[in-house]
Amino acid sequence: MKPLSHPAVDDLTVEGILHALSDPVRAAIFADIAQSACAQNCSNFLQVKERDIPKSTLSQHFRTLREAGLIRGERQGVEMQNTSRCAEIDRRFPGLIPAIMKAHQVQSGAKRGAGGQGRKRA
Amino acid sequence: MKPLSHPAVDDLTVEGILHALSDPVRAAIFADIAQSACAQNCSNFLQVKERDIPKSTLSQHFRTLREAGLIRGERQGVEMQNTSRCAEIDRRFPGLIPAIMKAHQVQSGAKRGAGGQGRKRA
DNA sequence: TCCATAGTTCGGAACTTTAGAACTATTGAA
DNA sequence: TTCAATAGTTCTAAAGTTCCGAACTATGGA
Repeated sequence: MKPLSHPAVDDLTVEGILHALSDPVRAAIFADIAQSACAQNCSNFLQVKERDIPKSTLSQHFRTLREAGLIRGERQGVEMQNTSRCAEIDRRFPGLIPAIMKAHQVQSGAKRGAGGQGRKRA
Repeated sequence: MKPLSHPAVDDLTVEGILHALSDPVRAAIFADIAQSACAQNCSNFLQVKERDIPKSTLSQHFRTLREAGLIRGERQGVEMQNTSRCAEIDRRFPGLIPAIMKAHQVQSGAKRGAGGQGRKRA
């Protein structure tokens, strides 16, 4: 099989990272991978944020995240295990990923009203 | 004349901000506006980073930055004065803009050799 | 071997971006 | 007031990107 190339940390670009995280589906996927202790496979995300994402689209999103250097994907048997590259990125662009993740949290927190855990209404 | 609408700070989205800054031309324009004490007009950017940008394209880039809430544009006579909305944004998404600007500096600093001080000359 | 599962690639439709041409708004001079 | 110049916007078509169903590839198990 093809061994799934990942860019070196010195080749990462801010544009690539921002572009990858400027899509809400990718941002949600990345947040989930970054926050979970163990690796995540793609199929765990077929319903991201109450939407059904076709798997060809998901595959493209994972590719975008990989090519931006945000995640590392490794095949384990029939599935792909994805882990975040936060620590590496943070060495090159200190504080960038945490600031973006925190902003996404502020935004989703603000949307569902302080205190309550209401459903998002588009 | 049309008074050029700007989104309220509470309506800004992280996606919009990241998308706006994921284009190198817009990132350069925004960095220049954010770093300069006085307002900047569009024509100052007809050559951004050694490239000649057609003015219709520039106008679209300014519109994207305005609609993402990153800059405020106000007509002063025949030209448009642009100022950054960093302070406002920082109240809603603390640290986001500084982290992105710093990452852009790391990237351009790394590109031109470790000694430099990040800002492109010329 | 064949089948099921997980993910990728292909290709066309839908959407976005780019940039030249035409346009609008403002200023200043005649 | 009219004309010309300057600054920026809007129009529109071509180029580029993204989305998603269908077909495909890779792995593991019966």
